[in-house]
Amino acid sequence: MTSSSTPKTLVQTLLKTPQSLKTKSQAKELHAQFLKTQPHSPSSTSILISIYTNFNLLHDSLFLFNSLSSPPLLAWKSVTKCFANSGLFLNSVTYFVQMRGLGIYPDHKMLPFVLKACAFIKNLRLGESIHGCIIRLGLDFDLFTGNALLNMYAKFQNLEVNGGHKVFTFNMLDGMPKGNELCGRLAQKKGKNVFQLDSVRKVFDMMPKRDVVSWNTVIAGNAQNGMYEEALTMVREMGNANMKPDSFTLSSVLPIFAEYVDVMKGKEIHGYAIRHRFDSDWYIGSSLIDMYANCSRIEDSCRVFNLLPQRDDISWNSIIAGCVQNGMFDKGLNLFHQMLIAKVKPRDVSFSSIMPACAYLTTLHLGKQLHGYIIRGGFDDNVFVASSLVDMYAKCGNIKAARWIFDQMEYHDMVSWTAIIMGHALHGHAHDALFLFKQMEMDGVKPNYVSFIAVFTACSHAGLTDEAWGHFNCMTQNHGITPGLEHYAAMADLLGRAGKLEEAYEFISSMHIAPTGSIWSTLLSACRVHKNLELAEKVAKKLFEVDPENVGAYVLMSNIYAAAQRWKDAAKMRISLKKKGIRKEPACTWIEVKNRVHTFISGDKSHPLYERIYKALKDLLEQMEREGYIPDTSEVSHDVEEEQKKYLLFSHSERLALAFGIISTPTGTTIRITKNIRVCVDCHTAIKFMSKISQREIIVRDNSRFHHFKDGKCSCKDYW
DNA sequence: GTAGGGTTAG
Repeated sequence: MTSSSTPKTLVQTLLKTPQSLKTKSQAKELHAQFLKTQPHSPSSTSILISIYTNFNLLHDSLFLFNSLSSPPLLAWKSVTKCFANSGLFLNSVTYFVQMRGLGIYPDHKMLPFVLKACAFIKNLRLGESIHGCIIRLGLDFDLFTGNALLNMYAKFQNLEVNGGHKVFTFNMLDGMPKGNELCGRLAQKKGKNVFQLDSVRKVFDMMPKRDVVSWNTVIAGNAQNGMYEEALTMVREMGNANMKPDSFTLSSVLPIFAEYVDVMKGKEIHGYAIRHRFDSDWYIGSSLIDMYANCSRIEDSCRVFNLLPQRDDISWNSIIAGCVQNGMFDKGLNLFHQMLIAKVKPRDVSFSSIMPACAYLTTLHLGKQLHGYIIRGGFDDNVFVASSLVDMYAKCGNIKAARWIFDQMEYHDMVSWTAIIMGHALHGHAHDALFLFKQMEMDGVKPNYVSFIAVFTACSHAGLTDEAWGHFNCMTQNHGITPGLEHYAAMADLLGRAGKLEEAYEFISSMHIAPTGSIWSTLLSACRVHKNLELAEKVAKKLFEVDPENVGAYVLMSNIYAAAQRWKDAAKMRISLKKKGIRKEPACTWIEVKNRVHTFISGDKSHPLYERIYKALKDLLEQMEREGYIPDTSEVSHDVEEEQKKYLLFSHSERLALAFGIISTPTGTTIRITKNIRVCVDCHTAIKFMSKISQREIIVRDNSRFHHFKDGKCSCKDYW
């Protein structure tokens, strides 16, 4: 304020042109001068309030507001807006309701943010009564107010459809709200979403003028509600109305093609975005990454990510989630690390996206590190994060930690229930799993497709065929879930393990969808365990019909023939495998020691400590034999001398990993190892002996479950 | 006044 005029006239000038104030300190200086020079009229005080609220200075504006005995509209409008801009939506609508209670009418500039606040606090009834007020005041023809109404009804529509019971009501006619009443009772009318949809449409149709925001709002509302065709139709109509899709439109459309897994259409949108220079837009960038990732085109996601001129936390999270969902766990972890280096702070979403990588790779040390981060950041009460932690601990062999986290959770959704049920199932705790399933139903949480896979897995590892049938029928009849491949596979596995091979064969043959190679191979491996060569040949025939390239099947058949001493047939299988030029992924086992992963394959001599490992194994073998261990060479699929067979067993990858674990960790430490295929019968016996001799708890994760070995016994009770 | 990413299985 360096003008030559007197402070008093200067203050008066500034109050008339508040937009000339550029900084917060200028606003405060004006306030100081005002106090010295002006009489405190409500209208000039209101102007000062509005100046403060333009800078979002909530406390200063409230201080002035409270000094007024009967604040005029401008004062109400300013603080209401300031509350909304500060995210305090409940305060915002409370002030609005108070103002209305005093008989003061809002203007067209006030209504949009009150409606927005109303959408945020999910108060449908209040929104409707404000709509009534808008109509009475004749403000429904205002473009901005109309757009805000569209947005509000679209948001309510989402709530009704997705949650079913999340919309809060408050009836203004009931009088003034007390305390939290504005966010109070639940509306549970069925079919309300249709009504909301009508409301969006009605407002839209009634609008005398619509701009691109109006179109985008309705399109986004439809898209977020799963009404994809309606959204796409509106995009076309928008063109007919001479309205050009902008970056907002595209970011509603891209997730639709991601959901449809329609990469061609997605690419068309990408092209449009490039031509209109939207491709460097952050929102479009992450939608594109997500779309390509959903269409299994993760390389294209990476390309988009790399070309982004700038990246925000969401672009990082999108690419990380994309990698993890496409099985690129190392790349996902690497990107997570790069994100930290780029000083982008991870958020709840970052953790729930990256955690499955730790779960899959069994990297408990990483999972624990992330868990520490989660606790320090206060993300542990997020249901997504907590569920991913439950899953990670269970998959890394620590079911106790998984259960502890689950029990600590304030509320459980279907996914968290399913994660803990699956956790117990994989650890062979069938009864815990089934009990939890019952509890989940009693809690009123409806099981979905995946929950039933978890239930069948639980039954499978405990041989509970009757329970499984019960749940299978309940799933189809009471829950209306059509059995999918995973359910059939789990049931076939269950029947096969239980030795009900013929029943399994009938079951697979009567499936209402065509059985895949992997379902037949489930039964084939059961035939191997139960040594049923005749059925195995029948199953193999079916299998090769649908999946002639199935590597596992050739190996399985070869092993089945070998076990029956039919070496020629076994060799034939190996030869066909070679002819086809397909190679089986080698069996391997890995173990984490001192935050490093060590991988072993059968007969592996590449480890720097291999001499000590072999010596330890030899010592162990001697003690095992003294305790009564007899090697079971019946499953060695090579036609070699008995001594050679014993050596092959002796150097199986899980034993090497185990011996390495024993020599490189302190006495008494629990050893956790992970195997990419099922642990063999002889190794299972051997590990039981090893757990007793070394006095260690040994937890083995193979490709289908966990085995907890302790004192010479295994948690699977030899049923797996 | 309009917009984006996540957890269970495979």
